[in-house]
Amino acid sequence: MARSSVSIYDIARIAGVSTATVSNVLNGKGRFSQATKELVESVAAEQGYVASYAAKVLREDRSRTVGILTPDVSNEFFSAMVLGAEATLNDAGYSSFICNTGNRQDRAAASVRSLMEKSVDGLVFIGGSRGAEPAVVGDLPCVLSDYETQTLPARCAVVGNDLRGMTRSQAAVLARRGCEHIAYVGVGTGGRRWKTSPRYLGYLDALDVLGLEPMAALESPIEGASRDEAKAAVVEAFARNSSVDGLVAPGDRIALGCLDALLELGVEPGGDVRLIGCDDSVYSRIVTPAISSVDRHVPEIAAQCGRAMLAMLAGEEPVGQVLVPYDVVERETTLGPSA
Amino acid sequence: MARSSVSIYDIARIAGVSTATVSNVLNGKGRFSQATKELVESVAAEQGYVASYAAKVLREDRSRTVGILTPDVSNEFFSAMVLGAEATLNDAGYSSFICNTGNRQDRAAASVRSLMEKSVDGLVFIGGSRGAEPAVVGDLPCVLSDYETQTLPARCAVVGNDLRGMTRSQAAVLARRGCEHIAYVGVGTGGRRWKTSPRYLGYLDALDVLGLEPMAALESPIEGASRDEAKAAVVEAFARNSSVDGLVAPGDRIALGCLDALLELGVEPGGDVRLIGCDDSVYSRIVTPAISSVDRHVPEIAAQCGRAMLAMLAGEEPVGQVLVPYDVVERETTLGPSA
DNA sequence: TTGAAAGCGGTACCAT
DNA sequence: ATGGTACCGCTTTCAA
Repeated sequence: MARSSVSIYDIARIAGVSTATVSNVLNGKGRFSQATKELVESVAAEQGYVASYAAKVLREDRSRTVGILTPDVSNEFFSAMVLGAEATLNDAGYSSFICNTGNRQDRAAASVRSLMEKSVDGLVFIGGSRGAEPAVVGDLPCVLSDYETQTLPARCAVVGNDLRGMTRSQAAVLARRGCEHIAYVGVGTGGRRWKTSPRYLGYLDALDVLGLEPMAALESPIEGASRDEAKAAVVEAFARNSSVDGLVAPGDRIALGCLDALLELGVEPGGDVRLIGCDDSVYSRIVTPAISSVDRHVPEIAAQCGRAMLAMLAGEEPVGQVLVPYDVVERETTLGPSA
Repeated sequence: MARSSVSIYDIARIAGVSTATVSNVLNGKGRFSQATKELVESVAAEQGYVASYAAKVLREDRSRTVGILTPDVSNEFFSAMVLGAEATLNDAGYSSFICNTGNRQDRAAASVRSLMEKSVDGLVFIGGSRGAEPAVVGDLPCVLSDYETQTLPARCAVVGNDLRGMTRSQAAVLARRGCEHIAYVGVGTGGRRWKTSPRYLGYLDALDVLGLEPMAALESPIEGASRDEAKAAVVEAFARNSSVDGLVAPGDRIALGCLDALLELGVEPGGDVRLIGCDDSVYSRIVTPAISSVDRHVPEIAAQCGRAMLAMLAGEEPVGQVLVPYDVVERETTLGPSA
């Protein structure tokens, strides 16, 4: 069912040579005459021969395949990451298995197991869900990006932005534009632990430096549809305390929700209340008013993920940590509507 | 490197049973005592045993894996499709290999080949690129969605919307709102052949029924960044002929480009010129003015793709063609800014 | 330059 | 209930 039934034996038999020779010719290894080469190649083509990867993997104990785990490729940030990492890997002859974990530990664990069964040569973890992977991956090369863990896998590279620095920059921008009551919209970042997250700490850093008082951070316990949550959280927060004049959002979907809230509340984004998101997605550019954001250089992060993996795959030592620069992009929600 | 080195032989030896028994226990097949079961399971767990998929596939000649080919998962329409199809497949115990072809024939062909090497049990083609696959896939079950081909694979289901009907509906909506000079923005749909595409034909259908004259369709030879292309095409078209008062776009990115163009030209979207896109992506909802669009019921298409594949995988006859309904969603660009 | 054969890690048939 | 073993398709020594 799965595979056309013609095997290397068939080719060998029809061509009147041994399987060793067929293998050599088709892989360009070893020595063989030009005549043999042509013969074998023509027979193989004629028969529509497709080599069995399974047999190859079984024999070679390496699959030239890596697993990429991500919460959800329908999220534009993750899909761009996956696409970029995959491209880099592909160029080097590696395929990738993409797994959507839905940000759930059980699915992530199942995926890791399934990937290991498939003899993947490495694992790339992109985004969100943290779990007990290190225990199970053994010495499989791993790349982590935007991934929180307590214990790193044995052979592991970490690539991404300086998250703490990013929120620091976001808050700083708001302050520069005159905000004095800046809140962090801690929605959808993973529940209970977000108050110790690098991003939140960066926010605190900035306020500390600026001599401003941190606002009771806006927060919602639910993960998932972050846009609506964020909206609800902001609306509710303003009902409690309307002195807020700056919002730091850790992602553009959340920022979108903030914008929804501001519009609904009738306050002027970029005027009464300034707002800055993160990821610089298309969304932030096309809404009105356009949302200031942080360009994380996603293509570069993705490529670096791929490269870090390839380096380990080639037997090199893990590169350790790779920091990719980011840029603040100001638009109407910090510059004001006139911009 | 790839796999932890503990094999079924190790488990058998340590547990003091045969490999056959280990296999039976771990797969819940055959007969064995409770004691044996517990023994084997504990040894396996203890040793961190992970079965080799490669060996399994080689032996069973089926991989419980399907290949999903798509132009580009960073496109929100495709990523939603992929995600949905994958989910349905996953629930039934199938993994999927996702391949981004970049809409290029050579990459698609290479991907198909690579997938077949990997003994995938089926192939799902989502979107755009048409090629000579049917010749090479043999009797592998295939699902095609939004995929143009002349010749269908042997075992094949086609699932998606009635494309011709969709553009017909789009044009009809514009006409109902009073448009009399409706143009089809044929950008990025694949170059030379789009004038025979179902979508374009649907547009012609509608104009015919309505007794309107088809406009020289706007067109751009380049594929790719459809938004900017569309903008350029529309701007240029208006320079030539400013009587156009309705635009049918085959996708939201293109619609976005149309909107850009209208705004740049200083004509009022929804007033002077009405516009309707397709796919009902987030974009169409969050821009100002909001773009009317066609909700294609993507989650349902995706699920049907998965189900059609599963049915064939289970040995059933291909379901043939599955048509998924769609809805027109009117927003400001057809209803007018007051809406 | 070519070939014979072992072995990768499972599964399943056939004995016992 | 359990074990022995052939076999899946390929790569890779080692010999010829």
